[in-house]
Amino acid sequence: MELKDLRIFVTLAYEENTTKTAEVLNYVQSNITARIKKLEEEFQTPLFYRHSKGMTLTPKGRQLLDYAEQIFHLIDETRHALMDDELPFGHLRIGTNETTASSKLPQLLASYSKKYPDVELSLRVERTAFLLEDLFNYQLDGAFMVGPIEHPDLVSTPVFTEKLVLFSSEPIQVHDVRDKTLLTRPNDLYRERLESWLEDEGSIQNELWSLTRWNPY
Amino acid sequence: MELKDLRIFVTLAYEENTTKTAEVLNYVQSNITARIKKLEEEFQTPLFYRHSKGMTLTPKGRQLLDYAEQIFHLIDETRHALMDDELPFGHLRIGTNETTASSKLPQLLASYSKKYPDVELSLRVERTAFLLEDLFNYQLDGAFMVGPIEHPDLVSTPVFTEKLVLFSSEPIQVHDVRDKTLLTRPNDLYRERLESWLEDEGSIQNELWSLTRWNPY
DNA sequence: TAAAAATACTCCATAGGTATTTTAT
DNA sequence: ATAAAATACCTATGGAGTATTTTTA
Repeated sequence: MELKDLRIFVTLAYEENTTKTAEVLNYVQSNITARIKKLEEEFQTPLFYRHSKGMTLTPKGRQLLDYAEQIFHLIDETRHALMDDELPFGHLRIGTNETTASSKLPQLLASYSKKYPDVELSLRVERTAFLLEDLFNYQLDGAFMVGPIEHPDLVSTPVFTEKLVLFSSEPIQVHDVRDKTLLTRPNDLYRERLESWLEDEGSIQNELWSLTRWNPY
Repeated sequence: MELKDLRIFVTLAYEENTTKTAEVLNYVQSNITARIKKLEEEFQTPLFYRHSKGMTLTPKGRQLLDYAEQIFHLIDETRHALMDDELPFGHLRIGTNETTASSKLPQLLASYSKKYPDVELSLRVERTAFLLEDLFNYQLDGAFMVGPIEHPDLVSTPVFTEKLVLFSSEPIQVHDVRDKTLLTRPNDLYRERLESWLEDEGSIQNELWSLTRWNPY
């Protein structure tokens, strides 16, 4: 069964006349007969009564019509969903660092959800390296992470700017920090920031970027 | 969009690899590419990300997959409904005479409904001539009427046998009835019965028959 | 250099068309 | 005599195949 056949079936069900159906669908009468016969063969049941005035649905035909209408309704919905992109909907998979997740993100996601209620948001909280991996594996549609991150396959946009602050248990000078042992996770972005800060010997701004896969089309 | 294309789309969505998909569906790799490209053209949106390991759904592709699964589910249901005829279901349009409607039919329909709860019964109460007309016009699937009725397009089965009784306001003899004026509707079946009864000068049995359109397949 | 998709072609199955016959009113 | 469906046969579109190239890890 193909959709073309079903379309012919539905039209014939209403027209009850192969010649008229052929006209309506820009086919030729014999093709209508052939397509319907093929359907009847496939379902192994007559779908129409043949009489001198045309063709009328059998009970099985009425059942098929019922389903066919549902199928075409679904297909219309599909077309509509994919082509008329008004309000976004569906599943959006967002990633974020733990630090970001707990600060400004909740309000942002809440207002997004309110604006686009048909988007089902899912949030994955992970360290940056894993978020990037998921982006490249198409497991995430986008992520909030500490930037800037440059990559030809990713598009990034600044979202927040945060101030990084260094706390200490006792009064300390910048040049003292240089000699302390610093324990961080490997490739920790904040450590990098701290190190470049120490180099500059000044305060720097820590920007939060939003990364989303770059769509080549 | 044809169902064949959708089938290819769904398989590729899971396999994420055109070569594997071609194997699974007994196609050739280039055909998978071509069919997907045609779908993407039709929906005017990319459905897959192309990368060195294969192909992965875009967000739009995920939406389409969602709909496609629904569509195939409906189609499975359609096939099942039309081909595996276990319990009957759907709409059954029954006709009947007024006299029959009020007597034995209610119990019969009630027990039928109980046995086949998925059949939606509709009952049309009309005189025999109209019931026959509706049967011939495919407006009824069957009718209970006073028989026997012989017609090459109809199949009839005896269901009930009733006793016809003649009431009179005063004592009367059979041969007296012959001379009375008898008022009935035109072609009234009970009048015919009475007349043939008068001919036989005996009591006759009035049989109720069930007529249903004869299915030539 | 592998393993994938894309491209450029060729082929063929079958949807669709032409012409005619059959059927029932 | 008309109006419908069915049949036999033909045509051609586009789906599917073959062989090759391109791309990226």
